[in-house]
Amino acid sequence: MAQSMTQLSSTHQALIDQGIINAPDSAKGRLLQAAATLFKEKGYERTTVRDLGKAVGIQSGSLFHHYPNKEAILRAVMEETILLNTELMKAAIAQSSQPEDKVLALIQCELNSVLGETGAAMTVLVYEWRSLSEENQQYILKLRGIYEDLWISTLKEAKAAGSVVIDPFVLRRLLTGALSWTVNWYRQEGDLTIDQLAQMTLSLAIKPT
Amino acid sequence: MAQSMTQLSSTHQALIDQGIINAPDSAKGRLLQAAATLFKEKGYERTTVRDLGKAVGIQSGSLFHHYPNKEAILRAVMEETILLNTELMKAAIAQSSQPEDKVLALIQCELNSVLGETGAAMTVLVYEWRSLSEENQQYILKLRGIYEDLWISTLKEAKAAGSVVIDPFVLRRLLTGALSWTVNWYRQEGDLTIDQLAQMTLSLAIKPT
DNA sequence: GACTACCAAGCAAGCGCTTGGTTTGTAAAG
DNA sequence: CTTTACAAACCAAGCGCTTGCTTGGTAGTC
Repeated sequence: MAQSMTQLSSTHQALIDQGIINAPDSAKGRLLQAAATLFKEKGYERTTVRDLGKAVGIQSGSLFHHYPNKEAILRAVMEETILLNTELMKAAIAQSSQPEDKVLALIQCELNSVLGETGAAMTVLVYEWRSLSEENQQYILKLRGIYEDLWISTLKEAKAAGSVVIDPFVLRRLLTGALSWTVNWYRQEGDLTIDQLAQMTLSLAIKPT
Repeated sequence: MAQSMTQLSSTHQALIDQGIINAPDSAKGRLLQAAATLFKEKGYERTTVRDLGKAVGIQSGSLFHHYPNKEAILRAVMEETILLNTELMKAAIAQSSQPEDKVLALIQCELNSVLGETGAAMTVLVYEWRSLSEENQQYILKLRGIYEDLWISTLKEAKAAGSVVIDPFVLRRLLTGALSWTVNWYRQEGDLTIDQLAQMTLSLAIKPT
């Protein structure tokens, strides 16, 4: 049960141990990782079950031993990434006390989610909405609500402290777009680091007190 | 040849008269409008040619009398909206002299594009990328380049004037995400007007001189 | 000997698109 | 004013292919 390849954060490992998300080196975990990558690159609809099977080295029919249908795979990708990133975000806020530091932590955390290892799954979460049934949309929306509440309450604190001037809900929505869109242009190889980008974004979001 | 339903802007009418884009009340124009709406709501892949046919009241096979294949319809939707909005943007900048006013004009213009009548097509332009062939991606990218140059040169002016502090390219990309994302949450019926939203966005993008 | 994980084969449905033929609009010819 | 000509716009039918998913069976593990 020990991890072999890459070191996972303690938050990530805890969720695996609780059986909430699949370990990345398990059969299901590898499937979800491959699915996230394919769904991001080609989109959910353009990705066939045969593509998915080939990516993990099994027949397409064998997928249905793990998940009842293709949509359940999409849902699992979204579910796991939102659960993980909600926990990561809680941990990030907890380390800061000043509202402005918390906002920076949120921005850094979301950028790392979108541009890092969970990036493919986060992109799928944001852009592959409509491919879920009404039921599953509702379910994922509920999970996202917890995540968004962390943002909103932190931005409200920052507004109370005077460093945010516009409505926190509008600010959050503008930031959601700005940050999730980075996946379409940001390149790790370039000169701009994720931390620099986070700082620049922070400079737009708040005014120094 | 006169317009009947809604009054078009002179910029829009000019492009129609030049034969660059189709009139909204022509057969092709109505098809493209319906296609934009369906592509936005269901995504390109989930929209079938039978859906498209039904939306304009013809048989699915008859679509191929107007366009050689389904992808050509997607391309036409994107092409027309980027051409139109590039012209609208040129007109918007021309009316301002101060860099800050120009930036506001750009933000207003893009918000109106995304949230107004051409909103469906603009959303498709932004989110349905991957469904185009390499060739067509290249073609649309070229048209987008002209549009983006208007933004970049204006933001550079604003930076030279001291009202923009971060790199114009990064700022534009953050704004691209923030503004295009509005389609996922902004509602005309609410209390927030588009102009108010534009002002709020401007307050993030520039610092008052 | 039950259980998990898989394969090989294929089915029913839906897809984009083609085909051959019919209607409709337009405009010159009688 | 009618007739003829012709192209553009459309229909009805369906073809070939891909899709998500099912089925019946097999290899390895506890």
